Amino acid sequence: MRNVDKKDVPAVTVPRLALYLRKLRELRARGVERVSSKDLAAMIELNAAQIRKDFSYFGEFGTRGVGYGVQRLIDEISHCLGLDRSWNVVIVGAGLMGTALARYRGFGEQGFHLVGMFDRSETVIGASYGAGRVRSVAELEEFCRAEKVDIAMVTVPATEAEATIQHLAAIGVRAILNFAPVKVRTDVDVLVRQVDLSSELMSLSFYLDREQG
Amino acid sequence: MRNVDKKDVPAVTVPRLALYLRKLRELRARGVERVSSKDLAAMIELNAAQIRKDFSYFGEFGTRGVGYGVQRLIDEISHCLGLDRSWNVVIVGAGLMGTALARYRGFGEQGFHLVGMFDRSETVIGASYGAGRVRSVAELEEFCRAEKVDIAMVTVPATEAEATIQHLAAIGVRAILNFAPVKVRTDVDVLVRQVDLSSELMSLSFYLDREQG
DNA sequence: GAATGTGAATTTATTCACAGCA
DNA sequence: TGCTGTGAATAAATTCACATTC
Repeated sequence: MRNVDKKDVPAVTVPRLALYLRKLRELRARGVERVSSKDLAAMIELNAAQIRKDFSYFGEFGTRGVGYGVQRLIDEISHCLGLDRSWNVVIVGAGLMGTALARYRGFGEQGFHLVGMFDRSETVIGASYGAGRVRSVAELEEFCRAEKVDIAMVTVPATEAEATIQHLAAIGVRAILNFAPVKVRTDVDVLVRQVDLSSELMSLSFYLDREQG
Repeated sequence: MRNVDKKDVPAVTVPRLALYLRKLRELRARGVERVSSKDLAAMIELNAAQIRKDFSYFGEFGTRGVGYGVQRLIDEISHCLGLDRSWNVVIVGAGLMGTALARYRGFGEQGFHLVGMFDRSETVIGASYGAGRVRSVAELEEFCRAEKVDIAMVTVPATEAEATIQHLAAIGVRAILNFAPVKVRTDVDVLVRQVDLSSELMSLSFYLDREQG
């Protein structure tokens, strides 16, 4: 193990780890106990050396001549991704997208716990979203400190996204998943990842247009 | 203009074009008529040469010593992305995510027209989603041919995603935006882009974990 | 003088190919 | 023998730096 600190892990490796993890869990569910980089590579249409190299940034997880233990690999990758703890998540913006996310069960299973939901509008504050009630954004600061919120999913309208993210950053929320189609600059150091559906559609449009001439 | 056919445009350039387009529309809305690659680069925190090189795969859109006309650039990039036409889109899966997407106005403005929405479940078929009614997936094939559907957004449960995407591909839908957390292999040649929220959260987790040690 | 467009240089990512070990 | 782990080779993407044009 040379590279145990994550300093020089290529940016492209990180989302791939999530991909490997998903496929490995699928294999485990099917009762598979052992897998080679070659097999895994075939399943997700990738180069086998790529997979081995990605692992090599973190340690040696396999056995030469044999392959990888599925459960072992799941544990190792989970650890690499910081998933052997749970993270507290809030949703800011209780519109359609926000409530859709709130009701999705999948995140909790991965260790992302939805602890609160916030909105600016009086008409939705107090409404139930399954396991809780929508709170006023005025309560955000106190709530985030008290509940040790790690991640915010921002599903407010585009016009409010910048101010919302600045606010969250100032409050001390260190990571944001932003669904508004705006790239936000922040003075404070905060991780922002963008979920940009228009941009995805445009990429499809580009390749469709190329195909059709 | 050397590279008018899109054959050798780097994959990473395409989503950046969408990003430029958004910022340029924002500038236009503010009444800005001219912009330099340096200014644009500062706004989106990118290298200016990167922007110029991205454009250079398609042609020469600027004026030396002067810069770029905002409207001209919007038109050129729209053309590059295949956005000077409209695309017909369906949503398959009328759950929370599907209906949230259906009600979002933003796509229509970009030339992506929602023409239909489908589900397997009898309990939601016939329900209204704003501009139409949910149809049975049994009608998919006929509908897609009649309405010349270009793109499907797939928001069915993970367990049904693979079969749904195979079906859409067989029917002749050439591009899919998949919200289910499964990477799908298809025999037929179809463009699939993945919107993977768990994976995004895991990436945030990775970097958060690194910060906190 | 100012900013584009682009070869060349650099950096980053992927793939090859093989030594090392079960 | 079979598959990992990894330096070396290759490919891709980014950035530099400057000739070119307004």
